[in-house]
Amino acid sequence: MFSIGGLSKKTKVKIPTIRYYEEAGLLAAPERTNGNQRRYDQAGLERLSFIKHARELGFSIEAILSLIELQEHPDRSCDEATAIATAQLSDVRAKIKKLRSLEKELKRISDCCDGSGLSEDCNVLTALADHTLCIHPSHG
Amino acid sequence: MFSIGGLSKKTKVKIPTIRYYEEAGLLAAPERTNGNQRRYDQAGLERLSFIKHARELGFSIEAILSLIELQEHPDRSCDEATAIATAQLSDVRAKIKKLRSLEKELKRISDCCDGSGLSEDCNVLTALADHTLCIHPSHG
DNA sequence: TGTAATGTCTCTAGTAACTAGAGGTTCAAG
DNA sequence: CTTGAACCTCTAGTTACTAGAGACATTACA
Repeated sequence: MFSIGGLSKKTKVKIPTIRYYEEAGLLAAPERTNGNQRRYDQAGLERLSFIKHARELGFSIEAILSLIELQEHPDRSCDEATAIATAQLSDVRAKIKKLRSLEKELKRISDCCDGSGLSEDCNVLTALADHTLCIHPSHG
Repeated sequence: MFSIGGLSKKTKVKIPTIRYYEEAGLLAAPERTNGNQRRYDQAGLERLSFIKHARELGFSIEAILSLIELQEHPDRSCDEATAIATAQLSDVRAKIKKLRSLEKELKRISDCCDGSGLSEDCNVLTALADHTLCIHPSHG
Protein backbone atom coordinates (compact mmCIF):
# COMPACT_ATOMS: atom_id res chain seq x y z
CA MET A 1 0.00 0.00 0.00
CA PHE A 2 1.34 3.40 -0.91
CA SER A 3 0.23 6.98 -0.82
CA ILE A 4 -0.56 9.13 -3.83
CA GLY A 5 2.90 10.65 -3.52
CA GLY A 6 4.47 7.19 -3.61
CA LEU A 7 2.43 6.24 -6.64
CA SER A 8 3.45 9.50 -8.26
CA LYS A 9 7.14 8.75 -7.72
CA LYS A 10 6.88 5.20 -9.02
CA THR A 11 4.99 6.15 -12.17
CA LYS A 12 6.29 9.68 -12.72
CA VAL A 13 2.72 10.88 -13.07
CA LYS A 14 2.06 14.08 -11.16
CA ILE A 15 -0.25 13.97 -8.15
CA PRO A 16 -2.97 16.29 -9.52
CA THR A 17 -2.92 14.26 -12.72
CA ILE A 18 -3.55 11.06 -10.77
CA ARG A 19 -6.52 12.67 -9.05
CA TYR A 20 -7.68 13.93 -12.41
CA TYR A 21 -7.57 10.41 -13.84
CA GLU A 22 -9.64 9.19 -10.91
CA GLU A 23 -12.16 11.97 -11.47
CA ALA A 24 -12.26 11.12 -15.18
CA GLY A 25 -13.05 7.49 -14.39
CA LEU A 26 -9.79 6.06 -15.70
CA LEU A 27 -8.47 5.09 -12.33
CA ALA A 28 -10.67 3.33 -9.77
CA ALA A 29 -11.12 5.26 -6.55
CA PRO A 30 -8.69 3.59 -4.15
CA GLU A 31 -9.10 2.75 -0.48
CA ARG A 32 -8.76 5.58 1.98
CA THR A 33 -7.17 5.87 5.38
CA ASN A 34 -9.30 6.94 8.35
CA GLY A 35 -7.99 10.41 7.63
CA ASN A 36 -9.33 10.22 4.06
CA GLN A 37 -6.03 9.82 2.27
CA ARG A 38 -5.72 7.59 -0.80
CA ARG A 39 -3.89 4.29 -0.47
CA TYR A 40 -3.01 2.37 -3.61
CA ASP A 41 -2.16 -1.27 -4.20
CA GLN A 42 -0.35 -3.08 -7.00
CA ALA A 43 -3.45 -3.12 -9.21
CA GLY A 44 -3.69 0.66 -9.00
CA LEU A 45 -0.05 0.97 -9.93
CA GLU A 46 -0.51 -1.26 -12.95
CA ARG A 47 -3.59 0.56 -14.09
CA LEU A 48 -1.85 3.90 -13.87
CA SER A 49 1.13 2.53 -15.81
CA PHE A 50 -1.27 1.40 -18.52
CA ILE A 51 -2.85 4.84 -18.66
CA LYS A 52 0.49 6.57 -18.75
CA HIS A 53 1.76 4.41 -21.54
CA ALA A 54 -1.39 4.89 -23.59
CA ARG A 55 -1.23 8.68 -23.07
CA GLU A 56 2.39 8.69 -24.22
CA LEU A 57 1.22 6.93 -27.35
CA GLY A 58 -1.23 9.78 -27.89
CA PHE A 59 -4.45 7.95 -27.02
CA SER A 60 -7.15 10.31 -25.80
CA ILE A 61 -8.70 9.88 -22.37
CA GLU A 62 -11.83 8.72 -24.11
CA ALA A 63 -9.99 6.07 -26.11
CA ILE A 64 -8.27 4.88 -22.97
CA LEU A 65 -11.64 4.58 -21.26
CA SER A 66 -12.77 2.27 -24.05
CA LEU A 67 -9.62 0.19 -23.76
CA ILE A 68 -10.12 -0.12 -20.01
CA GLU A 69 -13.71 -1.21 -20.47
CA LEU A 70 -12.46 -3.89 -22.81
CA GLN A 71 -9.98 -5.08 -20.23
CA GLU A 72 -12.77 -5.33 -17.73
CA HIS A 73 -14.97 -7.39 -20.05
CA PRO A 74 -12.55 -10.02 -21.37
CA ASP A 75 -15.42 -11.92 -22.94
CA ARG A 76 -15.80 -9.31 -25.66
CA SER A 77 -14.06 -9.49 -28.98
CA CYS A 78 -10.79 -7.66 -29.22
CA ASP A 79 -11.83 -6.12 -32.54
CA GLU A 80 -12.55 -2.95 -30.72
CA ALA A 81 -9.13 -2.67 -29.15
CA THR A 82 -7.51 -3.30 -32.50
CA ALA A 83 -9.75 -0.71 -34.11
CA ILE A 84 -8.77 1.88 -31.50
CA ALA A 85 -5.08 1.14 -31.98
CA THR A 86 -5.40 1.24 -35.75
CA ALA A 87 -7.29 4.53 -35.65
CA GLN A 88 -4.57 5.93 -33.44
CA LEU A 89 -1.97 4.72 -35.91
CA SER A 90 -3.56 6.45 -38.88
CA ASP A 91 -4.01 9.55 -36.80
CA VAL A 92 -0.30 9.54 -36.03
CA ARG A 93 0.53 9.00 -39.68
CA ALA A 94 -1.67 11.89 -40.75
CA LYS A 95 0.01 14.13 -38.23
CA ILE A 96 3.44 13.11 -39.48
CA LYS A 97 2.45 13.88 -43.04
CA LYS A 98 1.14 17.30 -42.12
CA LEU A 99 4.18 18.12 -40.02
CA ARG A 100 6.52 17.14 -42.84
CA SER A 101 4.93 19.67 -45.16
CA LEU A 102 5.08 22.29 -42.43
CA GLU A 103 8.72 21.45 -41.97
CA LYS A 104 9.39 22.06 -45.65
CA GLU A 105 7.73 25.43 -45.64
CA LEU A 106 9.30 26.54 -42.39
CA LYS A 107 12.72 25.54 -43.64
CA ARG A 108 12.19 27.55 -46.78
CA ILE A 109 11.01 30.54 -44.74
CA SER A 110 13.89 30.35 -42.26
CA ASP A 111 16.54 29.80 -44.90
CA CYS A 112 15.72 32.79 -47.03
CA CYS A 113 16.64 35.24 -44.26
CA ASP A 114 20.04 35.51 -42.65
CA GLY A 115 18.75 37.61 -39.79
CA SER A 116 21.12 40.47 -40.42
CA GLY A 117 18.72 43.04 -41.85
CA LEU A 118 15.89 45.11 -40.51
CA SER A 119 12.50 43.54 -40.05
CA GLU A 120 11.20 45.92 -42.68
CA ASP A 121 12.76 43.67 -45.28
CA CYS A 122 12.47 40.42 -43.37
CA ASN A 123 11.67 37.50 -45.59
CA VAL A 124 10.22 35.53 -42.72
CA LEU A 125 7.53 38.14 -42.28
CA THR A 126 7.01 38.44 -46.01
CA ALA A 127 6.67 34.71 -46.40
CA LEU A 128 4.17 34.58 -43.58
CA ALA A 129 2.21 37.48 -44.93
CA ASP A 130 2.07 36.18 -48.47
CA HIS A 131 0.25 32.92 -48.49
CA THR A 132 0.76 32.56 -52.22
CA LEU A 133 4.46 31.92 -51.70
CA CYS A 134 3.56 28.59 -50.16
CA ILE A 135 4.88 25.57 -51.97
CA HIS A 136 1.68 23.78 -51.13
CA PRO A 137 -1.40 24.90 -49.29
CA SER A 138 -0.57 23.67 -45.87
CA HIS A 139 -3.62 22.02 -44.50
CA GLY A 140 -4.61 18.51 -45.37
CA MET B 1 -15.67 47.36 -46.49
CA PHE B 2 -17.13 44.03 -45.46
CA SER B 3 -18.87 42.52 -42.50
CA ILE B 4 -17.44 39.89 -40.20
CA GLY B 5 -19.38 37.28 -42.14
CA GLY B 6 -17.84 38.47 -45.40
CA LEU B 7 -14.37 38.39 -43.89
CA SER B 8 -15.09 34.92 -42.57
CA LYS B 9 -16.05 33.69 -46.05
CA LYS B 10 -13.01 35.24 -47.71
CA THR B 11 -10.54 33.86 -45.20
CA LYS B 12 -12.34 30.68 -44.14
CA VAL B 13 -11.81 31.67 -40.54
CA LYS B 14 -14.93 31.20 -38.42
CA ILE B 15 -16.68 34.27 -37.05
CA PRO B 16 -16.17 33.53 -33.35
CA THR B 17 -12.51 32.87 -34.10
CA ILE B 18 -12.17 36.29 -35.72
CA ARG B 19 -13.67 37.91 -32.63
CA TYR B 20 -11.36 35.80 -30.52
CA TYR B 21 -8.33 37.07 -32.43
CA GLU B 22 -9.48 40.63 -31.87
CA GLU B 23 -9.92 39.96 -28.17
CA ALA B 24 -6.47 38.37 -28.06
CA GLY B 25 -4.91 41.44 -29.61
CA LEU B 26 -3.90 39.81 -32.89
CA LEU B 27 -6.40 41.68 -34.97
CA ALA B 28 -6.96 45.42 -34.58
CA ALA B 29 -10.49 46.36 -33.58
CA PRO B 30 -12.12 47.47 -36.82
CA GLU B 31 -14.51 50.33 -37.51
CA ARG B 32 -18.12 49.84 -36.50
CA THR B 33 -21.40 50.77 -38.13
CA ASN B 34 -23.85 52.99 -36.28
CA GLY B 35 -25.48 49.75 -35.22
CA ASN B 36 -22.19 48.53 -33.69
CA GLN B 37 -21.33 45.93 -36.29
CA ARG B 38 -17.74 45.38 -37.38
CA ARG B 39 -16.66 46.57 -40.82
CA TYR B 40 -13.30 45.46 -42.18
CA ASP B 41 -11.06 46.86 -44.89
CA GLN B 42 -8.30 45.34 -46.99
CA ALA B 43 -5.74 45.75 -44.21
CA GLY B 44 -7.90 43.71 -41.86
CA LEU B 45 -8.23 41.01 -44.47
CA GLU B 46 -4.48 40.84 -44.97
CA ARG B 47 -3.79 40.75 -41.28
CA LEU B 48 -6.23 37.91 -40.78
CA SER B 49 -4.67 36.00 -43.68
CA PHE B 50 -1.29 36.40 -42.04
CA ILE B 51 -2.64 35.08 -38.75
CA LYS B 52 -4.36 32.17 -40.43
CA HIS B 53 -1.26 31.19 -42.31
CA ALA B 54 0.90 31.38 -39.22
CA ARG B 55 -1.60 29.29 -37.25
CA GLU B 56 -1.59 26.66 -39.98
CA LEU B 57 2.16 26.55 -39.62
CA GLY B 58 1.67 25.81 -35.94
CA PHE B 59 2.77 29.15 -34.51
CA SER B 60 1.19 29.89 -31.16
CA ILE B 61 -0.92 32.98 -30.63
CA GLU B 62 1.90 34.36 -28.52
CA ALA B 63 4.46 33.80 -31.26
CA ILE B 64 2.17 35.45 -33.78
CA LEU B 65 1.81 38.43 -31.46
CA SER B 66 5.58 38.83 -31.49
CA LEU B 67 5.70 38.58 -35.27
CA ILE B 68 3.00 41.23 -35.57
CA GLU B 69 4.85 43.54 -33.22
CA LEU B 70 7.87 43.15 -35.44
CA GLN B 71 5.84 44.05 -38.49
CA GLU B 72 4.68 47.15 -36.73
CA HIS B 73 8.21 48.21 -35.81
CA PRO B 74 10.10 47.78 -39.09
CA ASP B 75 13.12 49.52 -37.62
CA ARG B 76 13.97 46.55 -35.45
CA SER B 77 16.27 43.77 -36.52
CA CYS B 78 14.64 40.77 -38.07
CA ASP B 79 16.71 38.46 -35.88
CA GLU B 80 13.70 38.00 -33.72
CA ALA B 81 11.43 36.88 -36.56
CA THR B 82 14.05 34.45 -37.76
CA ALA B 83 14.50 33.14 -34.23
CA ILE B 84 10.77 32.56 -33.90
CA ALA B 85 10.60 30.74 -37.23
CA THR B 86 13.65 28.66 -36.40
CA ALA B 87 12.25 27.72 -33.01
CA GLN B 88 9.04 26.71 -34.70
CA LEU B 89 11.01 24.59 -37.16
CA SER B 90 12.86 22.68 -34.48
CA ASP B 91 9.62 22.22 -32.62
CA VAL B 92 8.07 20.69 -35.71
CA ARG B 93 11.10 18.46 -36.19
CA ALA B 94 10.96 17.26 -32.59
CA LYS B 95 7.29 16.44 -33.01
CA ILE B 96 7.98 14.49 -36.18
CA LYS B 97 10.68 12.51 -34.44
CA LYS B 98 8.43 11.64 -31.56
CA LEU B 99 5.54 10.71 -33.82
CA ARG B 100 7.76 8.42 -35.87
CA SER B 101 8.65 6.42 -32.80
CA LEU B 102 5.00 6.30 -31.79
CA GLU B 103 4.18 5.09 -35.27
CA LYS B 104 6.63 2.25 -34.92
CA GLU B 105 5.23 1.11 -31.64
CA LEU B 106 1.63 1.44 -32.70
CA LYS B 107 2.33 -0.52 -35.84
CA ARG B 108 3.89 -3.28 -33.81
CA ILE B 109 0.94 -3.28 -31.42
CA SER B 110 -1.67 -3.30 -34.17
CA ASP B 111 0.08 -5.93 -36.25
CA CYS B 112 0.39 -8.53 -33.57
CA CYS B 113 -3.36 -8.93 -33.24
CA ASP B 114 -5.65 -10.00 -36.03
CA GLY B 115 -8.75 -8.89 -34.14
CA SER B 116 -10.37 -12.29 -34.29
CA GLY B 117 -9.97 -13.41 -30.69
CA LEU B 118 -11.43 -12.39 -27.37
CA SER B 119 -10.13 -9.31 -25.64
CA GLU B 120 -8.95 -11.57 -22.84
CA ASP B 121 -6.03 -12.55 -25.05
CA CYS B 122 -5.77 -9.29 -26.97
CA ASN B 123 -2.22 -8.35 -27.75
CA VAL B 124 -3.14 -4.72 -28.13
CA LEU B 125 -4.20 -4.60 -24.51
CA THR B 126 -1.20 -6.64 -23.41
CA ALA B 127 1.17 -4.38 -25.27
CA LEU B 128 -0.40 -1.33 -23.74
CA ALA B 129 -0.37 -2.80 -20.26
CA ASP B 130 3.23 -3.93 -20.43
CA HIS B 131 5.48 -0.98 -20.92
CA THR B 132 8.54 -3.23 -21.03
CA LEU B 133 7.47 -4.56 -24.42
CA CYS B 134 8.24 -1.16 -25.87
CA ILE B 135 10.99 -1.05 -28.46
CA HIS B 136 12.06 2.26 -27.05
CA PRO B 137 10.79 4.32 -24.16
CA SER B 138 8.43 6.59 -25.98
CA HIS B 139 9.01 10.04 -24.66
CA GLY B 140 11.80 12.28 -25.87
C1' DT C 1 -42.82 51.84 -45.41
C1' DG C 2 -43.49 47.35 -43.23
C1' DT C 3 -41.94 42.99 -42.21
C1' DA C 4 -39.48 38.81 -42.30
C1' DA C 5 -35.17 36.52 -42.69
C1' DT C 6 -30.71 36.59 -41.89
C1' DG C 7 -26.70 38.53 -39.76
C1' DT C 8 -24.47 40.36 -35.87
C1' DC C 9 -23.82 41.84 -31.02
C1' DT C 10 -22.12 40.62 -26.11
C1' DC C 11 -21.70 37.43 -22.60
C1' DT C 12 -21.22 33.05 -20.54
C1' DA C 13 -19.84 28.49 -20.55
C1' DG C 14 -17.89 24.38 -22.55
C1' DT C 15 -13.94 21.61 -24.83
C1' DA C 16 -9.10 18.49 -23.59
C1' DA C 17 -5.98 17.36 -20.36
C1' DC C 18 -4.14 18.93 -17.24
C1' DT C 19 -1.71 22.56 -13.67
C1' DA C 20 -1.57 25.77 -9.81
C1' DG C 21 -3.07 27.71 -5.65
C1' DA C 22 -5.86 28.49 -1.27
C1' DG C 23 -7.00 27.01 3.03
C1' DG C 24 -7.46 23.25 5.92
C1' DT C 25 -6.37 18.28 7.70
C1' DT C 26 -3.51 14.11 8.45
C1' DC C 27 0.51 11.47 8.73
C1' DA C 28 5.19 10.02 10.30
C1' DA C 29 9.24 11.07 12.88
C1' DG C 30 11.47 12.38 16.91
C1' DC D 1 3.12 16.02 21.55
C1' DT D 2 4.82 18.82 18.30
C1' DT D 3 6.59 19.89 13.84
C1' DG D 4 6.85 19.68 9.01
C1' DA D 5 5.83 17.34 5.04
C1' DA D 6 2.29 15.31 2.59
C1' DC D 7 -2.39 15.15 1.74
C1' DC D 8 -7.37 16.71 1.25
C1' DT D 9 -11.13 19.40 -1.61
C1' DC D 10 -12.36 23.11 -4.29
C1' DT D 11 -11.80 26.72 -7.52
C1' DA D 12 -9.73 28.78 -11.26
C1' DG D 13 -6.30 29.13 -14.98
C1' DT D 14 -4.10 27.28 -19.31
C1' DT D 15 -4.64 27.14 -25.12
C1' DA D 16 -7.24 28.13 -28.92
C1' DC D 17 -11.06 28.03 -29.87
C1' DT D 18 -16.50 26.58 -30.27
C1' DA D 19 -21.41 26.83 -29.02
C1' DG D 20 -25.43 28.89 -27.32
C1' DA D 21 -28.72 32.52 -25.30
C1' DG D 22 -31.10 36.54 -25.89
C1' DA D 23 -31.14 40.98 -27.92
C1' DC D 24 -30.30 44.20 -31.73
C1' DA D 25 -29.07 45.48 -36.88
C1' DT D 26 -29.22 45.00 -41.67
C1' DT D 27 -31.03 43.62 -46.04
C1' DA D 28 -34.37 42.07 -49.36
C1' DC D 29 -38.61 42.25 -50.99
C1' DA D 30 -43.58 43.50 -51.39
